[in-house]
Amino acid sequence: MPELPEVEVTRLGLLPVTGARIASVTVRHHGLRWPVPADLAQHLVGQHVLQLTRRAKYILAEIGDASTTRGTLLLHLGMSGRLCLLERFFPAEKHDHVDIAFEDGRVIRLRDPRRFGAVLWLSGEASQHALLAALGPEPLSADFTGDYLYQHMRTRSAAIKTTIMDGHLVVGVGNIYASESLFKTGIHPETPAQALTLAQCTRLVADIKTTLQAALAAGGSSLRDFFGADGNPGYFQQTYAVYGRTGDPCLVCQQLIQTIRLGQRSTFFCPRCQPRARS
DNA sequence: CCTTTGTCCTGACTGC
DNA sequence: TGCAGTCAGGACAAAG
Repeated sequence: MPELPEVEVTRLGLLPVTGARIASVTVRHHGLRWPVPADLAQHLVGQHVLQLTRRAKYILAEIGDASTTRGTLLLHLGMSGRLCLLERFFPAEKHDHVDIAFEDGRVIRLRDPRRFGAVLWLSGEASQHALLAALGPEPLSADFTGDYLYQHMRTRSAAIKTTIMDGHLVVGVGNIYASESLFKTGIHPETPAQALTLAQCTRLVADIKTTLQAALAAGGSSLRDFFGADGNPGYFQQTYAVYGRTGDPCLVCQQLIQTIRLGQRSTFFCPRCQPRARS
């Protein structure tokens, strides 16, 4: 389940292909979240990877030659996707849907059993594409502040947990880190967003940043393990304070962790550390 | 049958 | 009244 830190570490793992020239593209299964463009190879073959960036959970590869940008390859891992950087070609296995092979023999391979990932070609300015244009600020950027969150919470009656997962407000806070951040701040996940004080918003923003940054640091430091010798990324060996710990004692107060469903998503919290706001 | 993921879409509702 | 913002729920795909 790649969240923002895993996506960013995946991007770091792919960075060595920057500048490399694409020799061939193989699409074994076009049926991802959206159809993989039939003419993908025409756009990519013979071109270079100019730059690898990330916006929200999208990995963006700027494609072109020395003088011109031709467009952007957009990659999303969905819920089960992995991008491997193989040093040489290996036979594809069951859920290996897309290969991008380079002239030096390396291969970027997308494996995605549940096929909810995406491979798209964006011509023109990538940031103007419909998928990217309406996104909120990056959670780790200076634009994401307590003031910003507070201002946008004032009109919202929905639960704070579903609200901070809204990509139009702030990107990259998925189900796991939403629960983890709210635990850290000590806010009950069902608290109406508009009930948060400025002080609470300021602390929540700080806790979202430190939670994501800690995961990023853990993943970055284990990049070699995350991207194994075969170029195969594993999952972070992350331990969470509340996520997935239903019925286990809270690490702070020993109270048993509870689960509720919020917006059709499992939500974990400590009833003592995250008391329901009294009205 | 249940669950899991992030994102989009629809239709209904709210408040300025 | 009109409209943008908001919200709840469903859809998607596949597998354990």
